[in-house]
Amino acid sequence: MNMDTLVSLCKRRGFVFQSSEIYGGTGSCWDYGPLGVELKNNIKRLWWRDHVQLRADMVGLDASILMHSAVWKASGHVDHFTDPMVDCRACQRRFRADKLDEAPWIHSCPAKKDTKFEVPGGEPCVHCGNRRTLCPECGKGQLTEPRQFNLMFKTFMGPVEEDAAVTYLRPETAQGIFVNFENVLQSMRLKLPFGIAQIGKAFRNEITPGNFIFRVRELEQMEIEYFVNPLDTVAGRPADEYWHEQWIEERRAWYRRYGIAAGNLRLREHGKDELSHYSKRTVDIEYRFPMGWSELEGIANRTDFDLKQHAKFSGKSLTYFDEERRTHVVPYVIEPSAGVDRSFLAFLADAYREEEVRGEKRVLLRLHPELAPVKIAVLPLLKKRDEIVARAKEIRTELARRWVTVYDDTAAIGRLYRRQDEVGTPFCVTVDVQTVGDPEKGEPGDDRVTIRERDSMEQIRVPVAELVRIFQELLGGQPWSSVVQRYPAQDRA
RNA sequence: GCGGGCGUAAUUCAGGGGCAGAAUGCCAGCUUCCCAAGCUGGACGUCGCCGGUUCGAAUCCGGUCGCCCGCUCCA
Repeated sequence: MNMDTLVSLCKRRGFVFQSSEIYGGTGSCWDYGPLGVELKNNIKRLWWRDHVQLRADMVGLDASILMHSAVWKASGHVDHFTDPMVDCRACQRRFRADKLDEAPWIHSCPAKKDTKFEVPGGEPCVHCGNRRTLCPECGKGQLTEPRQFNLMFKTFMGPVEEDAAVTYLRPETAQGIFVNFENVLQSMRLKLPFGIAQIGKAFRNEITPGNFIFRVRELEQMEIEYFVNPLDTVAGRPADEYWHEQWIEERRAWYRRYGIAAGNLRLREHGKDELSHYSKRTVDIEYRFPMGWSELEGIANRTDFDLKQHAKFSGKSLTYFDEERRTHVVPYVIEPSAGVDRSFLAFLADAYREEEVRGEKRVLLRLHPELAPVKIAVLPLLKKRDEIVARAKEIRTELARRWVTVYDDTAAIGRLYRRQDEVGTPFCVTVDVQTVGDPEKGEPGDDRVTIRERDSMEQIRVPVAELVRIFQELLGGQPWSSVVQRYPAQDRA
């Protein structure tokens, strides 16, 4: 399976379209179609339910994307990647242009017939005005023109650009949590340890976007900032280190719970030289994507860096009063930071299967039922029989009150099943002549329908009146095998 | 950003200065009592975009946008 296959399926079946496609497409932006938005919403809903609603130590937040520009100074983002950079075409090293000629350098001057002489540090050549053009490291590569490097999207708050305050589209949702730490702490009367969760868009001017929705410039994050008391010890370990481990396991288990194969997940410890400026320890959860192992989620121990920075820049006290020790502490924070789009890609890639059935290829998405965009498809076995069509539409309406349910009668039953397989619909309900009865033969209907399961293609025959209860089981976590034995099998041919 | 490859129907692709093609899919009808069945009919294209060469460009040239691969980068 390769990425092109997934991209093609996503477009053909309404999961993901390239942004602004009719204008030739916009690099690194993608739109989620009718089925894509369902899958994406399901990912976010399950994350929120499992990590916020089901836990007593978690609360949620939805901060605005635009924030005071000082936030990004405090966070350290403004000081990174805002400099003019040049690259060496030969050895590919990258330098800050304004730092390049601080030291003296050898110059071959075009204004002096290419004679070579040393230019003192800090100045361009007095004859031609050029700055250093050869790589200071390898000594032979030509340098590119300086380019402004800013990975944050700069924007203007206010209608008149010159008067407006400059700020940035947030490059991570985390800062919205840190600046609201005090608000949440006070309004919710929380005790350490506790976490604040947020799902939202973030924007990064990535140098190299690509690999479909893996690296994009507009992305959606699911982030938790889990605050712990650095003075506490849990199970013989400092609280931050204990909770870091807890969250690594919790998050890995979450991906497993919704169907990602264990062999396609691994943990990767960041090396000391690779740690971010705020991090004491970072562990990535990596997934085996079509293009190789890559980061799905990063779980960092951000220590007290962010709260301290915001306290310093805002002048506000961002501390927690430790009643027991009668002292103020700055909490440490554990940050599980997941990408919605990357999760989407991982769940999709992991679910994709091509099987051979009766000599024909069957494409299916073995999505977990809770992730599947469509839960149930109601299909008439024959569409020329009005009673069958009418009954099927009634059943769809009833089931649609609780689950995403579709009706389709535009092909023969085999094709209808395959269509649903390809978008990952876990269950099909088929209405046949027996269901509604045959007036010509004087046969009454039994008001029973077939339920067909996606992965096994097994079928059972069940009373219509029991459909809701059965799907409550099947879509509420009960395995097919526990339901199938209570009902008679339906022959397939 | 550099190097290479590629943009033709919804999808996968063929065509390579002279009528725009195939398969699959899609739509309608017939048929069919459960796994891409069959038959008949149908719709679908500014050949990515802009410009140039030419009597004539999907085809050649230049630019541009997008995608893929490699390198590089990646809070």
